[in-house]
Amino acid sequence: MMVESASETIRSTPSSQNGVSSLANQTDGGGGGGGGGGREGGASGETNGEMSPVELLHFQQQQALQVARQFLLQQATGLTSPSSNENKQPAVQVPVSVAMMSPQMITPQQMQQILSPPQLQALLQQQQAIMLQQLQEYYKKQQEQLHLQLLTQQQAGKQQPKEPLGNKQLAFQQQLLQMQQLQQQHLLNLQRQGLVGLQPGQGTVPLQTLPQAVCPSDLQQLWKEVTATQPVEDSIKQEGLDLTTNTSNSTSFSAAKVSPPISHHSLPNGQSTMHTPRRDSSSHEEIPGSHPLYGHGECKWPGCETLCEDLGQFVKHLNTEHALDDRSTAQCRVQMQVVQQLEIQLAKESERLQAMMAHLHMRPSEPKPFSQPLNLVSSATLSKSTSDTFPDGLPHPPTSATAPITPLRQGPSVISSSTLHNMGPIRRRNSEKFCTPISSELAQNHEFYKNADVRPPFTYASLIRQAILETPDRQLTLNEIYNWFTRMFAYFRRNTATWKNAVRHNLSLHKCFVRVENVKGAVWTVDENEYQKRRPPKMTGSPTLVKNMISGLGYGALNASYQAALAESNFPLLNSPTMINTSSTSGMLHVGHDDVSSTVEQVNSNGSNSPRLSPQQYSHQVHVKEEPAEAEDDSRPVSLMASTNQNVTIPDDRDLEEELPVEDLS
DNA sequence: AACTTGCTAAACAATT
DNA sequence: TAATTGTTTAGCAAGT
Repeated sequence: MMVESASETIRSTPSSQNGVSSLANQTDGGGGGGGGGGREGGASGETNGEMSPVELLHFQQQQALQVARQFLLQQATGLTSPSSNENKQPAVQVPVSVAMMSPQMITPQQMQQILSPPQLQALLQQQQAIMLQQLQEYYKKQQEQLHLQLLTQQQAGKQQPKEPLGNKQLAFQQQLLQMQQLQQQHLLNLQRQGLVGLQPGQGTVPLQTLPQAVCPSDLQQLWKEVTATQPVEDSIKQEGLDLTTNTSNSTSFSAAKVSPPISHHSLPNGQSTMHTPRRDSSSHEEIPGSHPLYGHGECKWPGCETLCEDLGQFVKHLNTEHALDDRSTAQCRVQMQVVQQLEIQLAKESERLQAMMAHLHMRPSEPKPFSQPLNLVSSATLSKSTSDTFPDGLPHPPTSATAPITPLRQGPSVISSSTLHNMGPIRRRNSEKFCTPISSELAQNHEFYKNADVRPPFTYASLIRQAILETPDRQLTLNEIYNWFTRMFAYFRRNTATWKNAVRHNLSLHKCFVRVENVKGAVWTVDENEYQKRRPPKMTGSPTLVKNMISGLGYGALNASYQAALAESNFPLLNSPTMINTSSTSGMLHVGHDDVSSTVEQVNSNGSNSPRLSPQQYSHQVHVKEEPAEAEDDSRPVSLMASTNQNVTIPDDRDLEEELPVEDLS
């Protein structure tokens, strides 16, 4: 100890650099390496959307015609049109004779003569709404079909070798994705045309009046046409890849429309480009000299980070490197998924929050339809399941200064609890402390961590353990652990030297990781006892503990009995395997009973039936290093969690009940 | 203030 | 020989 030579402080060596490349080799496999530039088809992509002015005109005429037909039909059937809410002029009394004519007989010219431009306009909108509705239905059906197919494939393929099945699934999923994209694109287009406010259900025209059967090819055509009607500059500028921003409008999360702007712009690298909440419906290029994918002098395309001196250079870069090709499209899809995931997550969490608050008779600070990151919870003590998954939580980079998206005027500054785990060396202990079952957290946010460059709020030790426990035989080689990290977390696809070192360090350092010589080298296993042992550092009386926990979670305002009630009320939930997402609460519980070390044995005895999340205990891996296996007889009763892991088992609430001052509730 | 925990960096040995 | 794997020491930050 105290070796002076070591006093030489750490300087940030560029060591991390070399690691990156090596990792890239491992993960990327090099398969896609060369393919990227293949067709470099920026131009070809645009030709798709191109439409000569003549065609455009023609299309518009057709549309107007259709609309007018519709209108006539309505007139004939006595329906009123809501969208043209004020037909001051009794809306051109259409001669009944005309109305009765078979619509097909009316030429566009006639139609234009019959109807005034405003009427045409209104009708057009109405018609579009109808189209939208139909399209949605069609898409929905298609999606269902695909899902069905996928499902049957999965079922059928259960016994089959993985490969072919995987391919098929992939194909289906691709199909599905394409479908979704198409849908989103279309929705967006319609919205751009001023239909934003028009909800599908609003079309008054009975569907029956429209040709019911819309075949896919028609749709394709329709879609093309509709696309063509949008401002040309728009369609070109967007390079047909505007998927990222409209994800929020996707039907899979239709509720998102209600939600406050989540501002997806900053998603890619998290460099917080979110200045102020902005509207998605408007075009990106609000600021002439900026681009949502460009900031801080670098390209914000996911995984790119290419430095560009100015916007011009960036645009050039964008057009060359991120043109419309397979790769970009794939990345886009990934990004879409990230966004979707986040939105879904947000919705879930918000809902849960509301329910919780309702249950606790706490009034939400504001009756907001969708919460912003709730601020009940001071960022410091927040158990991450709420904080982390509350993305504002988009990978916010260190620049914590950038305000969280929402102004949120009341309450403690949210100051982006999310930024917490995002910044450099964060102390993740908080989250660790609450022992969020990492497995549940991961299960919940798997996609998120996988795609978003966010540092996972877990310690290396817990991650390593998770990696090991996830495998069937509960053992991994070092390299496999590496691979797990990179596979599961986008964050660990960078700075490999650093975190790999940390992984090795942790493996060596913690007694809970046991190295076992195997036929094909050494593998690492987890000694669950040891792992659990190291957790409860020195907790004191449980009641106070729980109290602290609760207050730490931001419920400090609650009085003791309330707290007890809260704690208790969690148990039933926790026992339900479906409550995966109660990470924070279960965390509380876990710690709570961690310190109740007296009743351990019971837990031990039946701990084997831990819920799905908890890989069973591994007592048999007891090839302890050279460590004297004193663990057993240690005065400390092998920590309650001994055999299960943190996931709750019935005895727990018994324990807690004993310890908690639960007197006055009920 | 002392202690603990976790992260990062780094040196070094052993193994592949 | 180089790369990987494993061990150890050290300093720092944050939490207890």
